[in-house]
Amino acid sequence: MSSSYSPTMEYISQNPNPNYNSTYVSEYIDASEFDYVMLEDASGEVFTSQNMVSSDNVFSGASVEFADSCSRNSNIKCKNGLKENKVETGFRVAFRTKSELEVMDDGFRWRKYGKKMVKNSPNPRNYYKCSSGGCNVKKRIERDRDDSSYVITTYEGVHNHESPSHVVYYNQMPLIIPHAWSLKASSSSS
DNA sequence: CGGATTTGACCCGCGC
DNA sequence: GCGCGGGTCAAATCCG
Repeated sequence: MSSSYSPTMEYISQNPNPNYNSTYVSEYIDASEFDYVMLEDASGEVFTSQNMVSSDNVFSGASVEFADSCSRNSNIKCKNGLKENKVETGFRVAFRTKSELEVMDDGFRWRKYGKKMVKNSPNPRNYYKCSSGGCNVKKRIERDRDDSSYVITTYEGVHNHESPSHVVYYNQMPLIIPHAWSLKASSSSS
């Protein structure tokens, strides 16, 4: 037992947007702000920030095979892991994808509960909560302030249930979503 | 009619 | 203490 997390990240959900193109991370995303930043390349290569140290603000873009990295890297550093009471809800993941649609079906049902204009961006930021009762996972969606053709999605929290539609299928462009938090929730009894 | 969305108000932390 | 920026609430509204 190396750490409190033993995530296996395997979740592929459909992306309904035909214009979807995965991309690389932009420098302005401070990856140290997140517990996990993961992007998928157009070639299918996945870039993660899991082997970053907290002092490293620049995303180094470790190109590792996705499944491989998940199986062998069982200790994901959690920024909020310092506070025990925030461990389960503080897990954050950020994506940046090129998409015209902001709503990407990741298999979960989300209820929008807020919209805010952010200062340095002409685009609003939308706040979503998982619709499932008792599940307080949140996600935040906003457009890249530099290139509004990119959408930044930030997941925060740990699902305490399975995906309502346990779909694991993909069209042409699969979107990879970490599903680790459900594992964490099921084994939280320390 | 019930659940999701909208949207301004409210709240809270932080820097001055 | 106050203002600002960001996050959330909740009442009204919309929509299936």
